[in-house]
Amino acid sequence: MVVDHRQTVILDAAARVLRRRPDAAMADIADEAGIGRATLYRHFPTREALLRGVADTGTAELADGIEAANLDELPVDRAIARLAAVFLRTGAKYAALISQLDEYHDPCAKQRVIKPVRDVVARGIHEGVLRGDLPGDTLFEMFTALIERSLWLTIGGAITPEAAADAAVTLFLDGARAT
Amino acid sequence: MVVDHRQTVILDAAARVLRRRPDAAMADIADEAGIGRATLYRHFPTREALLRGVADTGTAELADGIEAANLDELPVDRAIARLAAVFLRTGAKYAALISQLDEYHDPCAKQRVIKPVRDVVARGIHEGVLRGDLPGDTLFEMFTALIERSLWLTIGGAITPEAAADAAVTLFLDGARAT
Amino acid sequence: MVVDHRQTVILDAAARVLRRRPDAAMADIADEAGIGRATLYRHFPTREALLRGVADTGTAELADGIEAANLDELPVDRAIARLAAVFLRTGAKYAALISQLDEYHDPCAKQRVIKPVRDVVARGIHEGVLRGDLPGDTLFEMFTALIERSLWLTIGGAITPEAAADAAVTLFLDGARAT
Amino acid sequence: MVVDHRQTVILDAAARVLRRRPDAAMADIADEAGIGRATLYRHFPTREALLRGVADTGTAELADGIEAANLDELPVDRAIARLAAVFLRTGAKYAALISQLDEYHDPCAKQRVIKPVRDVVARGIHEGVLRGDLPGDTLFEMFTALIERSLWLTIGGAITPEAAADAAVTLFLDGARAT
DNA sequence: CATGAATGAGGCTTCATTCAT
DNA sequence: AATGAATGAAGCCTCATTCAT
Repeated sequence: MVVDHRQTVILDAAARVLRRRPDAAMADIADEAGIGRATLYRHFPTREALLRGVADTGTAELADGIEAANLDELPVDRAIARLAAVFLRTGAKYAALISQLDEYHDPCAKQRVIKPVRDVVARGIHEGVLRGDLPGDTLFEMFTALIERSLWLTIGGAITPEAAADAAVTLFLDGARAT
Repeated sequence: MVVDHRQTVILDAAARVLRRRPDAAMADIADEAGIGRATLYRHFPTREALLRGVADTGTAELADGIEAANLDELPVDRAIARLAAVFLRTGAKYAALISQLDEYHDPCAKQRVIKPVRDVVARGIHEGVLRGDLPGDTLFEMFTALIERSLWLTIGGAITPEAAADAAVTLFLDGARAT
Repeated sequence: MVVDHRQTVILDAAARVLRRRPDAAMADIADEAGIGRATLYRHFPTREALLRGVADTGTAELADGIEAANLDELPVDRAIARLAAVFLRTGAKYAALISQLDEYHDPCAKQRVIKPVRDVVARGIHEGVLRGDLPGDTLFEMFTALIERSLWLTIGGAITPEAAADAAVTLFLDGARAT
Repeated sequence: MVVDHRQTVILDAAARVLRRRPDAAMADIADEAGIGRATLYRHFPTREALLRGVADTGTAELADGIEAANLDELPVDRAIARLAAVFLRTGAKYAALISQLDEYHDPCAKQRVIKPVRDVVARGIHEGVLRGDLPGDTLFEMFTALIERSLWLTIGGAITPEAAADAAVTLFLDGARAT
């Protein structure tokens, strides 16, 4: 997907507005972007196209961050911590879309985010670092659930991104039981 | 809140429809309940009233289930397992509302659900069963995040409620790291 | 039109409510009468029937008052004063209907009110007591306009019924110019 | 209040429709204006806004007409005749609103219409031209009652505007009694 | 290319009226 | 006869989308 500068402004505005009100109207987004509704439609001919644009941008940023993390070269536990950091750093901007992931994301782009995570989990199980008595899919889901909640806590101001990432990783790896 | 049989039918229908499409129209809910739109409005004079009704019913069912679990008389780890079971058994019906908890739930009724969970977590920390190096609030959030995700996995048919509850509890207590 | 006691209660309630809000709903009228909506419909099968009932009752009361006034036996100016008094005494209860006179009044019953007034005006012109350079119809309209406004001033509490009647009669007969 | 041409068209259509049926629906007004309902809402975001628009326009036209009449430079009786002429010439268009004056008129704009009339009446009493034995307020009410009725007679086609104005003024100043 | 204006579809709600008990 | 429940028609309003300039 190719985006010029105008589109970037629009997508930023959309992400900002949608984070506050996930059902915001096109007019609100146009206003936030400082343009007219019709102009918005020139760039994104449909509400769905716009949402997909936001989602794809967010996904791409995430994927870039993940790729830059070189997960394969890290031990599993550190890879997981790195993932949490990337999500919390990049994700806030596109938090609105997390709950609508399946509706708007380009499946292909989405894989660029999901696959590395799944791979780390699978590697962890394979190497015996992560427990093998729960399906890899389930571990994946639990990990993302913790990350997503951490994201919202961060956005809500309840906690710093660092503390949130730490909590998610600690809990995911070692659980809440005192040792 | 007093509900007669008709209202129960409506609330069930609403919960069913809203679980599929959280922004379903009043007409859809009326159709699902097998009544006319106007009749729906006889029982719930406002969309908000209906949503509150669904939320309150769900919250009340959850709270009843939690109270019946006698958490205080159980060791912390078994109390947590019991909580997960209650949530997964009762929660599916009202899953739609989880993401809108703060908007429609009666704050008082909500406390009947939240407080016991917080109490168990606090007791766990106090007794040294749960780790003390993460704030109780954060542990609470992580636990509910795991439960909520388990709920959705169950609803989506990816996994049985029992497996989902087990995964959430196992992960919450002991984490994903192989021992 | 035959009305039993129940209907009288309803009609009174309707007149009371409609005076405050001319577009009141059937439900409001039923509430004011202390009965259910369905019962209201048993007595007056249609909103229009009810309004006609109120109108006819008011018209009949007015007509009775006018007939009791024996206008024919009075000189024209005193007959006019008498008319004003009757209108202001009886009219307040049904003020709501004045503006909808033509829509709901039984034409026949209405004549029982209108004709005596027209007759007095006509007699006044014929006897040379009222000016003959304005059409009788117009004089009639101007008189009723003054009476109606007096009625509203009375209802609004701006002025006593006696003062209002006096003003209308004085103005109608002698005008506002100082002599 | 600034109105462009489109809005003028809408306001005219609204005044036309409302004169016939004061409770006309927005759809009727939109149809009369030759536009869609949604377009109507573009210009007047609310029914109340539209009604206020009509009321304000009518009030402003009336006020302009009254100001152009230079009432202060005329003797009281001629000022009154001038007022009647202005009302009957301008008022027909906005007759629908007279009965809803208090609900929708901008109080300030309304004063531009009411005050000059009150002033003429007060001046008349002060100069000894109008009778002093009735309160100025009451004289004002009676005058406007006559004018309003004349307006409706005109609209109904019962009488020409000139005859109606003449009747109202004659009756107001000199009354109906033959001299 | 950008924009203000226009619009049809659809949502929420009310109300006069009917039905079953 | 009386009533609570049910309903269809209609009203107000919003919004994604299109059109003309």
